[in-house]
Amino acid sequence: MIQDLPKQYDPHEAQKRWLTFWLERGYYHSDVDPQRTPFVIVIPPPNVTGALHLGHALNNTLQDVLIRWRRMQGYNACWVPGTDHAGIATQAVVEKLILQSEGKTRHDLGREALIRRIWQWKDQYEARILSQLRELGCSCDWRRTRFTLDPICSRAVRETFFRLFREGLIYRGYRLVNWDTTLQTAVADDEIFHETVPGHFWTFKYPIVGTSEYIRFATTRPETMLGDTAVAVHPDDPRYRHLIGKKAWIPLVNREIPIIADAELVDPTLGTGAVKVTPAHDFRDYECGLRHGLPKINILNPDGTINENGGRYAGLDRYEARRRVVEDMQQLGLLESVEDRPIELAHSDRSKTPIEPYLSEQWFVRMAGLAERAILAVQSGSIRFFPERYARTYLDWLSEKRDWCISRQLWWGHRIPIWYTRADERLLKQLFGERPDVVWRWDETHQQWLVCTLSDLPELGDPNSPLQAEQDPDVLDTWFSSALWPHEVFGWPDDTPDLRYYYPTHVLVTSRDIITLWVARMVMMGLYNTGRIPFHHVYVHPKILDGFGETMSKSKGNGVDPLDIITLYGTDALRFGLCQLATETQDVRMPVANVCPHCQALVPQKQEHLYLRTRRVTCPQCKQPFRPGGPWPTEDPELPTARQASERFEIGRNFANKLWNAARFVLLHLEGYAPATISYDTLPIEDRWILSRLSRISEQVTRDLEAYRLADVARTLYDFTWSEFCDWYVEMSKARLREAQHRASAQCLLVGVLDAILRLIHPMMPFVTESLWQALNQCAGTRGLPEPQPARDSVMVAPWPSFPTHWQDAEVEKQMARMQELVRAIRHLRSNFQIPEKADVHVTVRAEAAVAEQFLQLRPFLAQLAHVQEFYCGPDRTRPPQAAASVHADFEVYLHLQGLVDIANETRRLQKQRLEKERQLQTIRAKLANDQFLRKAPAEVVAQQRQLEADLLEQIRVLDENLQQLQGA
RNA sequence: GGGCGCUUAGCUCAGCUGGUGAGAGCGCUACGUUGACAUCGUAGAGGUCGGGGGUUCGAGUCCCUCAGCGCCCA
Repeated sequence: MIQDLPKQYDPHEAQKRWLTFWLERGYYHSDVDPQRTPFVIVIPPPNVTGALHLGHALNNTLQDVLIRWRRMQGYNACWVPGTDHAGIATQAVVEKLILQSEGKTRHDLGREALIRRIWQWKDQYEARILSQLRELGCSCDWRRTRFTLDPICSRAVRETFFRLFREGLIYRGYRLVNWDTTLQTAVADDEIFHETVPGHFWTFKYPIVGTSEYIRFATTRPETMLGDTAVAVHPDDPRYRHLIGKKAWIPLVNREIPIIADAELVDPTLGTGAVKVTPAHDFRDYECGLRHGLPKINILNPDGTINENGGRYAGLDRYEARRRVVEDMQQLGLLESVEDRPIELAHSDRSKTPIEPYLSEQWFVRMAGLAERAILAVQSGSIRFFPERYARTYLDWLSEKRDWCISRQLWWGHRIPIWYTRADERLLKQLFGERPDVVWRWDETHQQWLVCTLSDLPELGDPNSPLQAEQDPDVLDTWFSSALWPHEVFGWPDDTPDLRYYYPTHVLVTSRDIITLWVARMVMMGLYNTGRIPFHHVYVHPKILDGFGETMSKSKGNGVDPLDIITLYGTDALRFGLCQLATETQDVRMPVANVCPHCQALVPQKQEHLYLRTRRVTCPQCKQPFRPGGPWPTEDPELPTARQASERFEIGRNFANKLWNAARFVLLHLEGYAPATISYDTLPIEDRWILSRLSRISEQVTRDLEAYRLADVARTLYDFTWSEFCDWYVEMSKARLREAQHRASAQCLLVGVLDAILRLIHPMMPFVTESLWQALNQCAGTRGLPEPQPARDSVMVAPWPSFPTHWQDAEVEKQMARMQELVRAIRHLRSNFQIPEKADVHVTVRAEAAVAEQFLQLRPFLAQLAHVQEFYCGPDRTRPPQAAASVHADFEVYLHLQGLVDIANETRRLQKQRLEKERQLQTIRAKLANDQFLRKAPAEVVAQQRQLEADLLEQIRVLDENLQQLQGA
């Protein structure tokens, strides 16, 4: 029976229907099956901080394309989904929410209560994220869904920490960190941003001990003078050379500090040429302090007030202390000048307040050995990056081997499994002596034992125990647990069947900003824990920027919600559009538009709309006002807020619709369809052409998928479907479908090629292809090329197409190209003489016998494609009396004009053509006149040019002939 | 400061190992709606491939340099 498809593809109906269908059939699920080869991806777990944005949509679409493709290839495809607890980000979001809505801090709530609230948040957003992934069509194995704080993950984290600690790879030490005084935690480098704020630049001087001299220096943070432990000058600076080794005196804290020579820290051409050194509160000074063995004096409390090291300034807020220090120095006559100056200040991304470099005690992982193995894995080629150049980012970072700070002063996360006790070691031995799951180490600095265990032991938590142990309050860096992701999701540390079968995974798909943070750490920890790499390939895809080249972010208001795109254009359109963006370049611009809530018009977003700077925009189409999209805290009672979108997704929507209608055409012409094996040798040229193209592009697409060139895949499939299958093959089939003797084979070919197209496009556009697959199943359940087969229940599990390579026939493609050239020439002439589309025309073509023979076979198609009624073609044909001409390499075409010809117009046209041929001839002759070219260029290139010259000469001769005849007319 | 990358049509981007005329989508112009599709068709306009220099018989493609932009690391 014939399917009655609507004229337009309705993405939303398809999405609802097939999501359920696929899930019910269990196609997403994978079980261990030694008979089959697995293909495995673990998702880069999205943060539970918030909902997914367009960048996630890109990342996950690409993964799904790969997974669906490999599944169709017959691999046992397994994509493990999950989410990440994102310690600091999530805690910060929830803390902020609680502060705003209830006016309470985390200290008011307490650890237990805060964590409970964060779990609630996590539940909500995890559900949201997973449902977004489902909406995107991601064929994840949902039964394997993990969360990085799950018991299974916690156990892996605990085991890893325990092993590292036992082997001495984890230690505790001091380090300068980015301190957020508001949240009272260290924040990572990537969690800070720099902003220029108005500040001051003070010049002070310190007296030199035992002389009447002073040394002048400048600073933007005078309060740090309280922690100065040296003044540095350049060793070659004649102004100060005599002072090196002498002492300067800090009156504020009555301390003498050395004057040192440091060529790295000091640039003698800047300022006074002398620099105060505060190792505990400045990153560059810290390095300098290490070089010179300077003491590090911490002057801050965690909340940003001055501590006891600040003497009489103790207890003051750092800004108040700054004011007082300046005042006091001025009183002492040691302030020389103040100027206003804009200052680049680091801010915490979490609290938006200025961060302070702060010396604090942290836990570290020793990188040397771990990094070395991870470097080798890439250098040896066991792990490959796509594109290759990103390997360098990875290697450069790892080769620094900087120890990894893993502690975070937070409550949300994996608690550091270390207990402190001052009990006698005999007690530890007595309690745990024989146990393999407990280790302890002496902490010289604090004169205590550090006890690490594999599980929480009652002795450690019991306040009445003689151990009097106390657990470290901090939690682990989120990346510490993410680093275990590829093996922990399969049950490590147990040697599970899953782990043995699915690990190592095949490819990790991510964006470049995460290569050092995460990819490198996964490799290190994967190797450390399992002895094996976590994945073979790392596919690095671009980042999506807005139309102004800025990173999309919620706070800016230029982030597009994938669900908005899905609502507006459909999921397939979103996915196809995203695949198109996945080129090898670094960034992709995506101009954002506001969708007018009144008339749905797309109104381009402007820079002044960002950061909530514009409250009201008038739609240029319907003239009604609305509020542009952005992170507005509340609804506006008067103005509706626009959703955001980008017209770049129209192409995917249109493509889905084109495919839909091509299929609709095929389905409407299946009356009497009977599957049959094609016999290639007897097929007409148009069939051999489409099969040649199909074989070629299938191969191409497969190769590009293997090389992670997804934008190329999208383009190849788009062009083939639209410009070859629809524009030519389907059009040509119309004539054949009307003729009884050709109809059956035309049907088989149409169905067969469509079937292949659906399978090839399915990984990118799963919904529309499934809809059409099912429709095809109803009226052509047995189909395929070259041998019809019963179709599978779903395109998702249909085999990936691959066709005989002998179908690829350059000669056939060339003939077809010539035929297309003829059709275009006729259309061009028609359009030029403004002949109505449906008016029939007569055409004469002169071409050599073989070409003429081919053209004559195609006569029925000329009627279809160019409304040609009478077609005269042969080697001896001549220009008809009244005609428009077009001259080509292999043929001349004449459109009969029966008295309609405008001699002046036609002369102009032909002269223009002649001029163009003449121009081409000139460039070719210039080459052929150059004997360097004749001597050095390859023979076939020279021959090609000679042939071209001859062709052009002939074409010009024909044009001249035509022009002469026009003169005579 | 070190590294990676980008600059091609009004916009967003392709152009792999250098070989005739430079490509796509959107936008623009003209024409066209009973038989797959106006989310469409046909035809067309539009580019000194960021500037300069070099290598080569030949450069959008390779090298150097300058300018602008983005990102990563310090």
